[in-house]
Amino acid sequence: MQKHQEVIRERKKREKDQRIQGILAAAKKVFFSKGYLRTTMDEIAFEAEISKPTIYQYFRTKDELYSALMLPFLEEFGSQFEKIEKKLDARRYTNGKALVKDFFRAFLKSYEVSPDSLRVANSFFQQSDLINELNADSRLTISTRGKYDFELARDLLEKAMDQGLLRKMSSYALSDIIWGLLLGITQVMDMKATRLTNTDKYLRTTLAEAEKLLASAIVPR
Amino acid sequence: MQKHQEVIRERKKREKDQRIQGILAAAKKVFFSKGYLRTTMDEIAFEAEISKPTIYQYFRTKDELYSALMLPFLEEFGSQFEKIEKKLDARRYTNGKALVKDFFRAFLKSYEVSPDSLRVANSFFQQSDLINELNADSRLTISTRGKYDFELARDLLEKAMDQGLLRKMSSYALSDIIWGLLLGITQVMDMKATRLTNTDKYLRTTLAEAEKLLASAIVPR
DNA sequence: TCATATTATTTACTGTCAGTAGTTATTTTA
DNA sequence: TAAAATAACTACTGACAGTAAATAATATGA
Repeated sequence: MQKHQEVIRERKKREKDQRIQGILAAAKKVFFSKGYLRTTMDEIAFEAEISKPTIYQYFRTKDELYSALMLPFLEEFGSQFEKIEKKLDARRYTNGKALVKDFFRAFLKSYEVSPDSLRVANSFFQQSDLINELNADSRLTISTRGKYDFELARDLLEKAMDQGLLRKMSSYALSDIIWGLLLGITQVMDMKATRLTNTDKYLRTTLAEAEKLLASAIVPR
Repeated sequence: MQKHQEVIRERKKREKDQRIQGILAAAKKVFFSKGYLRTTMDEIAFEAEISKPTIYQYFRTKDELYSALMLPFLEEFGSQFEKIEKKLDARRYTNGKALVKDFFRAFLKSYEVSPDSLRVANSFFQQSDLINELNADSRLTISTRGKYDFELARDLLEKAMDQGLLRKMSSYALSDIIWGLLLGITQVMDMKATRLTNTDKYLRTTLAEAEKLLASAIVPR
């Protein structure tokens, strides 16, 4: 029976996905509470209620597991950008300020969807070792996805310049500046987080200020 | 004989310093060529031509040794800022653009003094794994120094606003934005570093562009 | 429905490395 | 020149990432 096998294969896939999700959830919990270095694979296994080698069936290394956690953020980010691009293609922006606003909003929204993913991403970039220690595959996944977001953003900016919404300049440089600004600010906030009580609100107002500054610099008068 | 002992004590201190410098030099070489995770204390010891326990006589942990490497960067940064502050106090800035330029130059110069130190600093500024694993003493040293630089920068901006060199706005927000921008951009560059050949030059031009943008946004017309 | 094949999971291990205990060598003191 | 103090070393321990080999669970097919 052809169909029966297929059904079983699908159920197996579902179960496999569930296992993976379970591992990811456990990993997230432990990594996020203890940090990368202090987290042991044994503890993640304990939290996921499975044995350690089972984790290794699904993730080749500790780093690969760690890096898998930041994919949701990158994906959310990409889909936000795709929306902006559509709006841009439909010529629905009448001025650059609105575009800049959407850009920042996209970032903030992705941050809201999974704030810890961003933090994971941050510590990832900061511990520049980690990315280098990844095996080729997962580095490719991460960097492919990251690259896609990166290029989408740059593409967006270029289009906006063509439409006269933004001042003409190197889209590469501008894109790097904006990314740097966004990532950097969240990091500075994180670093203050121990001292500060209402980080989230402060992040928001600082980002709003940054948005204003950026708009005043890149929107033609 | 009082004086004789003193001379000997001084020579001992010198020798101790030399040993420490030797360890630091070896550590720098290995850490920066292999990254934190891939570096072993045995290898540092080998490079420093001593045994491993000797390192532990001077540095309590691997992290403490690692963190000691970033102090020069923080200090260089601070001293650059102090120069700017003196210039500001002497009313030697005629416009905000020159101040912004000096600000960026200070950053770039510190980066040049020890580019890898900045990367180290990045991971420490934030409450990363590493800083939590430090013993209390060295954590205090690092974070005190970092905080000092931070506050000096904010102070600088405030003074500049008072002198009408910069537009009036929250010096806290602006300081966070600028730090975020600088740290973020270097990180974005790091991320690209694997793909890019001439990172250093690209960092420079991107920072120059960021400087222009920032100046046009915060210098009153 | 039972033997066989396949896949998932586990127990029990290995190798590496940060950090240390206890010993030996070197220098200072008196 | 013997005793005290300091500095460095050899040889270890414990923790942990990752794995080999065994076992359990599930699917297949007569």
